[in-house]
Amino acid sequence: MLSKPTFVPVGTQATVKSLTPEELKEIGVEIFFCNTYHLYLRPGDKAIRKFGGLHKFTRWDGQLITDSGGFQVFSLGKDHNGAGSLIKITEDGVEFRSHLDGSLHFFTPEKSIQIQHNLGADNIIAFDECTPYPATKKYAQQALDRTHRWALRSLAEHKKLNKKFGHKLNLYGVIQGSYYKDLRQQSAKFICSQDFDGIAIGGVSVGEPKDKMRKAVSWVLPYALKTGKPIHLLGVGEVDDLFDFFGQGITSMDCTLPTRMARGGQFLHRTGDAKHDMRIKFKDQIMRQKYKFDQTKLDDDCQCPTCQKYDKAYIHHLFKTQELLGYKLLTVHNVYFMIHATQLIRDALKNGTFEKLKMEWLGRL
RNA sequence: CCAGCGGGAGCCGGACGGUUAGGCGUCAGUCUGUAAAACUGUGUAAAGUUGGUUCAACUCCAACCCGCUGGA
Repeated sequence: MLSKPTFVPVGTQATVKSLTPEELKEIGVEIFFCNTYHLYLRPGDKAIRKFGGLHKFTRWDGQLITDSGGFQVFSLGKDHNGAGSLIKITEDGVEFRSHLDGSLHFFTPEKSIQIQHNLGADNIIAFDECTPYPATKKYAQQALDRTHRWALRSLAEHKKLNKKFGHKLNLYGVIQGSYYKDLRQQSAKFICSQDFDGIAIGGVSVGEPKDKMRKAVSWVLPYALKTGKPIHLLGVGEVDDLFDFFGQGITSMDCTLPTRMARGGQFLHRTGDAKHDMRIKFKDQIMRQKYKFDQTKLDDDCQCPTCQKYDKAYIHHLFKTQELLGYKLLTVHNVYFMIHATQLIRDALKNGTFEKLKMEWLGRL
């Protein structure tokens, strides 16, 4: 079981880009997120099974969670630069066209669960459709009903495989329902009434305004909390989200942002303007000219391995010259920043000082 | 001294008698279950100088200036 709350960095292709498992450990990562669709394509779930599962393959002895491919129903479904949709949804499942070579693949709930059991993460996710935003109510309802049917099929397949392989994987059911209160509640009731090991909230952070996202989570949270099961918020993880959602009892959330931002030269911090101006969202760009001669740390108070040794001027130079070390140093820093903030929240929740902490960081409750 | 080639925004640079070249860089912005070390936006260059031809020249002509290469 995960400590509560936990931030989950994303390592789609069985690696948190640019970091070794040792480095993940060093900065306090307990678990990271891998992707079923990507690993199914390369190297193949059967290959990973042959290697003894994801843990042995990656040499990561912490926990892992895999996504079901449900998010790709969303992301591959979008027109990417007019490239056209790469998926087709039917009642039975989703036809994917590989983004690598265009080859056709068909995912059913059963297939997704089989792949995930082959990959062998500790936690797996039911096959769902991450509904695009905005969606008409009619479509949202249809997608939701289908996702519920898929949830039951995922659950049945999961139980079968847990028994067959002697696995003890945890399966998360996913709440959808787009931005309609009744649909969200309907979904929450349904998913929470089933025999899942954990509850996941999906279909958020898909382009909607943030206040809507908070509202949608608040609609379903009471149902999820009542189950006493772990609650994972899928695909959410800006700094303020940590406070907004962990504060309400969410167990874990995953997000690509800290690692992806790092590769674009953006680093998380809480110094200077960040303390007073929420518009900058705790982030800044290391490639700015003003950092060329800046020999200070990325963040005044940061204790991460990067900030222990390196200053902005050096990292600025690494990014300007596109040196690989730059990506690693900022990724270490950003992931640490999220883990550390989560740790502060953990302690504050325990000590009853959460509101004070949140006020300090966000300037609001 | 002669010959050839070249002279365009920070850099590179295609085309062309009249339309926004383009790339890189710069600067700004974006990213929330990773098709992402990505993406978007960002400059009214008056094109070596001076004339000429033309309705119209960066594009044609002349002279001059500068650079590179070769030759005497």
